[in-house]
Amino acid sequence: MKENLEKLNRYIDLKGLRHSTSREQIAKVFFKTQDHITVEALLDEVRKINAKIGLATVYRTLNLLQECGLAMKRDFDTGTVTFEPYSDAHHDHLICTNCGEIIEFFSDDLEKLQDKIAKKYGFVLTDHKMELYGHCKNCS
Amino acid sequence: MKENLEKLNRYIDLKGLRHSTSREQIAKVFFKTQDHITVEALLDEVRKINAKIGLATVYRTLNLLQECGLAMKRDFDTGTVTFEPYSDAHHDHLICTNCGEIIEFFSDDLEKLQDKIAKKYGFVLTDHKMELYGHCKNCS
DNA sequence: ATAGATGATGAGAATCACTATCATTAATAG
DNA sequence: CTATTAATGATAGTGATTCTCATCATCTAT
Ligand SMILES: [Mn+2]
Ligand SMILES: [Mn+2]
Ligand SMILES: [Zn+2]
Ligand SMILES: [Zn+2]
Repeated sequence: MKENLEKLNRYIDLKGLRHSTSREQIAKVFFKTQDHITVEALLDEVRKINAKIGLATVYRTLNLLQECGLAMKRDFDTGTVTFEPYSDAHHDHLICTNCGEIIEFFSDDLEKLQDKIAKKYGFVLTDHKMELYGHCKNCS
Repeated sequence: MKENLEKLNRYIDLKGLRHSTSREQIAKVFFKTQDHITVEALLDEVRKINAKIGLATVYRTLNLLQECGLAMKRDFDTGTVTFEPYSDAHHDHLICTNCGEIIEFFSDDLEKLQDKIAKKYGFVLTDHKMELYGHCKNCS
């Protein structure tokens, strides 16, 4: 959270951007959020702090945060995309197509296997997306 | 190709739908396409056969094809979604973020590992999405 | 601290992909 | 062949995101 803000500010300096209050308010609220949040939901949260903030600025800030690796866009085929704070701790997702539950996981074996596959085809990996869809314990 | 059309016709009968020419023309062109095609590109192709076909019908047909497992929607973060014919032979993708090349692959190890992960969290899998982003042989 | 330059903002228009509507056309059952 | 009604194509509508632009706020250099 504190580190996230610092990283953002470093990026802002690096790019010669300005330190605006709206942007910082949005970023702070976003970093505090727990799981995957929609843009509308984030706007609602932010407006509890500052009612004047506009939707466009939320989008602009999320795009900036993505650029510097502090936000990750997620599209789980639920009809609405979400964002989550991202601090270089990669993880993948299990998604219940019945109740919508989302479980985050990390598998070292999976990461290794990916590298192996990439190598086979001469690829150098920069990122990946792994989404497992099915029914959770409750729903099956 | 022939099997695909037959499967589609069986599905149409099953659902009590009608056998329309537009739909069949669209499906035929789609099944003939090689790689991942955009909706606009598919419409262009289809109109070479039948200039009167509308965009909505292409969407309707693609949705129907998805329903019966004959088409798969793909969103590789390139800005435009694509579709590909799909005949129960699952595969995943390597995507070059530089030149856009897409390599399809299938890994038995990967499928097994997914089941293992799912089991760990009590999930029963129905589907999954694995996209590896990076730079291809040429671009790196 | 002040003033000037310009980046950032918020409101709303514009765009893009996709879906809904609806009058017309065409497939099917009798 | 006719009646029924699903399917079509044109287009309006929708939702998400970006763009435009006048105004505001931040930063830099006095
Ligand atoms: Mn997550
Ligand atoms: Mn493919
Ligand atoms: Zn569930
Ligand atoms: Zn490449």
